[in-house]
Amino acid sequence: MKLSSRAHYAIKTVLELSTHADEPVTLAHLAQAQNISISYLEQIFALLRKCDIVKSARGPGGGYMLNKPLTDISIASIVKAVDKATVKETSMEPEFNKSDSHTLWLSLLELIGGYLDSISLAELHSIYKTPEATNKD
Amino acid sequence: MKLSSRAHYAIKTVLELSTHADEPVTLAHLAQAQNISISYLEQIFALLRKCDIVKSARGPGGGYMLNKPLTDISIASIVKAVDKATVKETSMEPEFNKSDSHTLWLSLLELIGGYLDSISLAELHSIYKTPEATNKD
DNA sequence: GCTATACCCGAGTAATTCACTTAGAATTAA
DNA sequence: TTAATTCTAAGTGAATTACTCGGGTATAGC
Repeated sequence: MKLSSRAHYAIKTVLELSTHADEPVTLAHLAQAQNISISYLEQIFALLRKCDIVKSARGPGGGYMLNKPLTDISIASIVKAVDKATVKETSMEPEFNKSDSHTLWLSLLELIGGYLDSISLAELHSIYKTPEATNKD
Repeated sequence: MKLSSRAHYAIKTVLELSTHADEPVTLAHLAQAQNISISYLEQIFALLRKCDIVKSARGPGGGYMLNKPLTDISIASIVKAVDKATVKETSMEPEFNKSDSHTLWLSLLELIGGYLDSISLAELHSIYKTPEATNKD
């Protein structure tokens, strides 16, 4: 129950993209900002593009842009996009012979997935901008 | 963003324990019910015991029992208990020096962790018993 | 006390996943 | 054509996962 490094960078770079309106931002720029390699970011953005979260423009002057408003991008969609890379859809449920345990598992995953789906990046962004509001209760 | 096999078995066996009132249930019994090895379950229960989720009785006639009512056991507490085994507390945030990204991450983890903390096993159990109620929206 | 029944514990291992890197091909503005 | 950029596939070392193995320790009943 933890978030991958890929998901981390994905969320942060998409957030960064959102501050650049409609002009393409290069991977070189994003990579420098996050202090990671371009090649690694390339992998991540390939996945984000496949899921229509970002769009790209090739050649000089090109780069990446958001493909939809921040409010339409859920955390779940980003996490799923980048996790899809290595994890199979059905996860690795260990020898499940069905019925009740299957139902149990679906319920739990739906609860969590549904919750993450309800948080848009825009919301996360606002929380992140006002850390005072970050208390529980 | 996925649940480990350990967490899976932990949740299922604790749920099973709850159906046995206050009499100790042996690992042999639980292992057979879940169709996994005793040794593996031993590992899991050692962790659950450390976190006071279950308690044990040694010797013949012994076994494991819940250490508190189901309603007092959150999903998060179980997942944390068994994940603690290999994962460090602070996770593996990759070279984080900035203040803002740290805040961002804390916010997100608190959101998710807080949500999981709010779901008790008893609730999960009832959902699992009535799959009709398991729709989103 | 012996013995069987249970929990307890630490080490080991094969397979998988993670976090990256390397190498190069395809596209396009100038 | 050249340089800037996205794209793609494959490789790698370290860590993690999902287990097993081989013992030890407490305790009930004889």
